Amino acid sequence: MAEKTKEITEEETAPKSGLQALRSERTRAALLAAAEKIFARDGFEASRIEDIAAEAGRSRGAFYANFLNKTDVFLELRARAMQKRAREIRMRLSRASDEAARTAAVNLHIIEQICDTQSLLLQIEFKLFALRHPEMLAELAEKHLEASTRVHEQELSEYFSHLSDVEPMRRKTLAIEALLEGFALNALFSPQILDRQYLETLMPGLLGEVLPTP
Amino acid sequence: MAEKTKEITEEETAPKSGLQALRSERTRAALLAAAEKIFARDGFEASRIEDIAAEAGRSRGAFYANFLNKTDVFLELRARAMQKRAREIRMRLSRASDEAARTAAVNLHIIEQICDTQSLLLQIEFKLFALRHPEMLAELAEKHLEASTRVHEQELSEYFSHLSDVEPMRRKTLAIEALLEGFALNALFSPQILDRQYLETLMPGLLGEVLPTP
Amino acid sequence: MAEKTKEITEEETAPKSGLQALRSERTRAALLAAAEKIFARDGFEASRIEDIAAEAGRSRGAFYANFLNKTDVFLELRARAMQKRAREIRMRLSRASDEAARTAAVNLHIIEQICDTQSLLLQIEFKLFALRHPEMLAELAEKHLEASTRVHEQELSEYFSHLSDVEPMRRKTLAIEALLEGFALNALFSPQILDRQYLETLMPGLLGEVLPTP
Amino acid sequence: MAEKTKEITEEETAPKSGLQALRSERTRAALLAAAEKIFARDGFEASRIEDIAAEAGRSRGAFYANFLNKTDVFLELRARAMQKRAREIRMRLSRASDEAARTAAVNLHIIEQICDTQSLLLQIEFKLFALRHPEMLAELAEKHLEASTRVHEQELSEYFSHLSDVEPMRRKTLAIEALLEGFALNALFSPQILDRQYLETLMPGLLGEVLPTP
DNA sequence: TATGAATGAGAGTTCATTCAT
DNA sequence: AATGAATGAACTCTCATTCAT
Repeated sequence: MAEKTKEITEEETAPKSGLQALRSERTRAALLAAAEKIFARDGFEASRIEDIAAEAGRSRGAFYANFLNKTDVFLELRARAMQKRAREIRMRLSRASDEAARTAAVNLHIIEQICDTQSLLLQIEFKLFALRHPEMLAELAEKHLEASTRVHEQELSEYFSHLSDVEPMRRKTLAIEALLEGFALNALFSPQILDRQYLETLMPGLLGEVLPTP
Repeated sequence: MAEKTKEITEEETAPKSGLQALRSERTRAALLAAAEKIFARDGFEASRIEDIAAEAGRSRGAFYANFLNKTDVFLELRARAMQKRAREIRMRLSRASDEAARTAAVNLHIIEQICDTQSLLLQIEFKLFALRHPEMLAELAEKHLEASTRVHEQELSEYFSHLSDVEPMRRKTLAIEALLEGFALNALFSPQILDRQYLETLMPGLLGEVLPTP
Repeated sequence: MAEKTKEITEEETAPKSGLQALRSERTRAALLAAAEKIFARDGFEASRIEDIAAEAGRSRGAFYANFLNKTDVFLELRARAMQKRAREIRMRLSRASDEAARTAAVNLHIIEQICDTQSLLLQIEFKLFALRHPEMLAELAEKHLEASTRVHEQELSEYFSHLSDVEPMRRKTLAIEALLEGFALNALFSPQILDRQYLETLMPGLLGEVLPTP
Repeated sequence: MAEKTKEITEEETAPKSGLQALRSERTRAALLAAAEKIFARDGFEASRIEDIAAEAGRSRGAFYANFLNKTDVFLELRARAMQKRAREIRMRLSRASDEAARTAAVNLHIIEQICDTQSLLLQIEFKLFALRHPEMLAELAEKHLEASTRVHEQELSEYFSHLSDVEPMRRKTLAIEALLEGFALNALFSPQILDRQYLETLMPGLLGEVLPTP
């Protein structure tokens, strides 16, 4: 999927004004933003291409000029969400001066994620989608994990001497995702019971069980 | 969906021949079993009434004679699953002689749940469904929690002296569901990474964080 | 295609009233008749399922309950047309007493075909369709020829002693189809030029070139 | 389709740089060649403007700058094919010294046509198209016949003394087209049955029935 | 109660055509 | 003249649900 990326405008053809490319980029961005909104509101399955296009102020045709299908945008959005997450933690770690600051940065990163419930909900739907499409499962899981742990593998390890192996890293990452997803889902499902305060009380201990505290 | 509440025409119930009632009950049971199987295989959204009816060896008409719609069976199945769970733990507790045995029973109960990934997946879908239907959310959440904690409220408290309040009980129940759902989803998503052994290592500590260990 | 034929109502199930089966048969017949009309009017490619359904006074859903897709009805109609043709010639031959009468019957058969221009037009479209779908071509051609020559192979040969081999028979059949199709197309294309009278003058000689005149 | 007649803006033709005109002409030629190829491969209906443009190495826009629509190119291509055919036979006749040579030239001309099955297929599609657009039928038929017989009318008659009237000429032309189209279609449909050898055996006699053999 | 034919809204998708550049 | 992004109508097909039996 998503092989149909914009062909980079070769210089040997007409000047092409650059304005078209801009217009194109805007449309794509508008569609992605709209898709994110609609997916968050209606869920992946129930979302309609028409609604996404309308939300972006474009036509269904514009959608299909930019994406292969609903799955394609969904996966692209997921990938972008992961990239954004990676960028954030990377920036935070680079600003932290000592190991204590770095640990705090990681904790903050996790805490903030649990607040972004919409995104976690979509992540749950993404994983359900993968489970319901066994032929894609392995590839999607690998891509997801790769994106999800890249930051850890490449950068965490240089900050935290006791975090070195990749496999344990992936395990920890997935375990934390499990925690975040499970609590996000249930916090939305029953906000009065699983309230913010209780979560704040509970999470540190749970995270401590997963993350090594040297 | 399913805004119409089931209007059970009670006055017509009396004169039925007993044999008809049996036949009817069998159809209903067959459809429920079939629905459970199809839901587990395809997920709620992707499941087709036709497939459920066929799996039960009945027709679409039989389905609609017994249920209001797809949502209706789904919710009924969820309710039954909860009842079954309650029955199990109740039986186990009644057999346990001392507090240690009872604690062991509870732990076993939780452990067995995490193995029933299909059911947990459906529980996730159920909660997502509730979130996507805000007008039903409160009612569904209340029903679910009520069913989920009934056993705890009514019975656990008489076995475990330190478990008394209802609110904390509901919190703990939901927190454990969050753990189970999160790990079930991710264990299915990436079985090589989140393998059984790692789960077995991790879960006791996580559960310990949620459950009070007096 | 067309594997989805009506399942024969088994006796072990409910009485099923026979009325449903009748209704079903009527719908199917209505759709076939409608399809024939629409195909003749608009051509295969330009025909819309919706128009066929509307012409039959049914819904699109009814169409898809009875046929796999547009191609499916088209091929079924072609097959029926061939069967009808076979029935006609068979009846005529059985009524003819001597070889002269039989030859006259065959000639009449051919002459009448050229008048059924709508059917010949559809036959042209059918062959174009086959040519544009190479993966089906061999099968479609074989089926068509088989149907087209069955009558000849099985029955003509017993009436006409000099018509014996199958291969020459198929050749003659196709050659006559070529003549009929070519002239039907052009007679419709330019009726003033290729008028009925000219055709009647020309055809006997052309047919004589193809058919052996012992 | 194509109801709008091409409004060739003649007043703008003057000042163009000559180089532009050449470039323009090249584009048009490239598009025509591409269209011919794509039409032959996919058929008129199934051919996509995008494929034609891509085959020509141009854009959809270039296509619409040069042609009104798909029908427009199709008709233009047909017209060109007819012109080419006329040119060929004209040249051949001019080279033939006596009536025998001329007859041979005509026969060769016909024989060569039957080999150009792709072109004949398109001619069939053209005629079907005309039949499906009754409002254009008369005009298209007249144009086609005019082009198809021009050579005959204007030139054959001066070579063959016994060919004089126009009406019979048009009849013969159409009759031969009927033969060629019918056999081309069926030879492609079932090449094993209607093989080259059989055609070569059959055609002379058939042509003899249509053409006067003085 | 149960059947299954029929409905019909609506999904995803394609593509001839338009239009700002 | 040429580009190609965008339009939007039209298509095929699916499926939850209804309804005559």
